[in-house]
Amino acid sequence: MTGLNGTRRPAAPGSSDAAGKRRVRETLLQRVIEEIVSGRFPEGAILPNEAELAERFGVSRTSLREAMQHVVAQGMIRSRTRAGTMVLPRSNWNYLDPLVLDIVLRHTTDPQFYLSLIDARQLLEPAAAAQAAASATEADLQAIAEAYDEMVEANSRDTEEWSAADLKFHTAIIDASGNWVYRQFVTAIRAALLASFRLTNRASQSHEDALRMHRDVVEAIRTRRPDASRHAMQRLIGLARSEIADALPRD
Amino acid sequence: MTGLNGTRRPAAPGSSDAAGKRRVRETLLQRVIEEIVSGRFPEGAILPNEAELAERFGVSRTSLREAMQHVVAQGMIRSRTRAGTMVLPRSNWNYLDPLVLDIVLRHTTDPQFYLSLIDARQLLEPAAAAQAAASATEADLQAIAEAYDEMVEANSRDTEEWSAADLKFHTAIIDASGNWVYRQFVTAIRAALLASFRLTNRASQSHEDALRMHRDVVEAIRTRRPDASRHAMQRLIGLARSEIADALPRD
DNA sequence: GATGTCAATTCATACTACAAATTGTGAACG
DNA sequence: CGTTCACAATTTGTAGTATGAATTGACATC
Repeated sequence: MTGLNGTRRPAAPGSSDAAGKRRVRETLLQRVIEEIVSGRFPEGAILPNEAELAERFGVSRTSLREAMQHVVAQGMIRSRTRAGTMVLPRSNWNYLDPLVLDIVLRHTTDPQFYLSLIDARQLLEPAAAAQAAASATEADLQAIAEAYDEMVEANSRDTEEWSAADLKFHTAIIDASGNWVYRQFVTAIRAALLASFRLTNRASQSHEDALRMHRDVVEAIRTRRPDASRHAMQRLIGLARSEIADALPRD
Repeated sequence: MTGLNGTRRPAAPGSSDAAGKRRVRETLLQRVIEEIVSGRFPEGAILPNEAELAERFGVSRTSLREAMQHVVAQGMIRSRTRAGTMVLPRSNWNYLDPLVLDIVLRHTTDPQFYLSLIDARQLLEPAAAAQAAASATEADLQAIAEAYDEMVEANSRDTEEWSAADLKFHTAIIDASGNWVYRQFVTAIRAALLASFRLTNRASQSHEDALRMHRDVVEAIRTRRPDASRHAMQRLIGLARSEIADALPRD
C-alpha cells in the first residue's frame, strides 16, 4: 500500500475508453458520489433517469446500476419505480465509509466539520487507550510498540511514512480496546489524520513533541495504567486539535 | 413507521416465488448476509461462483450481483476475477449498517458483544448530552421534549410505542449535539434498544424509574447545564447497562 | 369539484454474450 | 529434479436488450 491512498488508478480521469477500461465501477462510483457531495444534485433532488445517466457517464446501464447499489448502501440515494432516484438528506448518509468521507472532506469548507471530528477523537481515543491498558493482550501491546517504533524511524525521513505509522498506532490502540464499536471509527480517524496533513505544514520540530506524547501513551498502556493512558492520549489528541484549530478560519 | 421495524414486507419469509416477486434484492440481500454472518461462509472462505449462487437463490445473476454490491459496500466481501468472492475478516465489516447489525445481533451469543455496545453508549451519549446542553437550538429542545412526552404517554400503554419514543429521545439528543460523528452511532443505539427489549422482560415498574431519569436529562439540557446533563445521561445509561448485564450469562 | 380509469414513464429483474484477468497446469529447458 | 515460461480454463466484469411491475399524472366521467 502506498500509505493513506485509497485508490490508485493510473491517471485517466474521464476518458471512457483507453487503458481505463478496467475498474469501471470504481471510478464510476467515485464520480457519482462526487456529483452528489459537490451539490450538483442536492438533498431531495431527483437524479436523471438511469438511461440518461448511463449515457452521460459512458457506461452500460448494468454497470451504472451496480455502482448505484453501492450508493444506496451508503444511504445517500433511494430509488422508486416511476418516481426516480432521489438524493436522501445528509443525516442519512454513512459518513464513515472511507470513500464517502474522503470525498466529503475534499469538498467541505465548514470548519465545524473538522472540529466535530476532533471532538469525537478526543472522546473516543482516550477511552480506548484506558480500555487497552486494562485488557490488551501481549500481541496487542506488541502491535502498538511496533507502530511506535515505525514512527520513530519515519521521524527522520518524511511525511508519507510518518502518517502511515501514525494511523497504525492509533488503530492498534483501538483494536486493543477490544470494543467493536470503537473500531468502526477507524476510518474517521484515518480521515482526520489525512485532513491534518493537508491543512497543516507540520514542522519537523513538532514531530519531536508528538513523538514524546506517543511514547507516554505506549508506556502507560504497557504498564497497565488506564488513567495514565487516558490522560496521555488526551494530551496527544489535544495537540492534534490545536494544530487543526490553528489551520482553520477563526470561529 | 411502525416503530423499530426496518423492513415491512407482508409475511413471506423465504418463499422465492408467489407474491414476493417484488423486492427480490432486499430479501436476497438479507439471505446473503445471513449466510455469511451465520458462519456458513466464514472469514476467508470463497463463495460459490455467481452462476451457482444465482441458481441456488433462484434469481438472475444480475440481481445477485446488485445485491452483492451492497455486501461489498459493507466491507464484508471482495471479488476478484478468477479468484472468486472472498469473505473478508470481521474487522473490516461495517457493523453500523442497520441490516448488518440486526442480523449479527440475532446470531451472536457473545455477551461481550452487547457489553461493548453499552460501553460505547455510556461513552458517547453523556458527551452528546453535554454538548446538546451547550449548543442545542430551540427546535432541538422541542424535539427532545416531544420525545419525552411521547414516552410519558406510552408508559401506560405498551412496549412498541415506548421503545419507539425511547429511540426518538436518544436520537434527538444526539442530533442536538450537532456532531455528525455522533450521529453515525444512532443505528447502534437502535440495535441496543432492540436487544434490550429482546433480552429483558422489563417490568412496568422500572418504566417509572427510567422515566424519572429521562426527565432529569431533559431538564438539565433545557436549563443549559452541560455537566448535569452528562451525569443525568450517565445514570440513565447505567440503568440500561445493569438491565442488560443481569440478562446476560455471568462473566 | 370529486373520483375513478387508463396510459406513460421509470425502476426492477432477467437473459445472453463477450471481454478481461488471474490462476493453475503442463511443457520445455537448464 | 527444479525452474520458468506460455497457454488454457475459470471466474468476475461489462454490455445490450427485453420484459415486468409500480406509480404517477392526466383525462374523462359522474
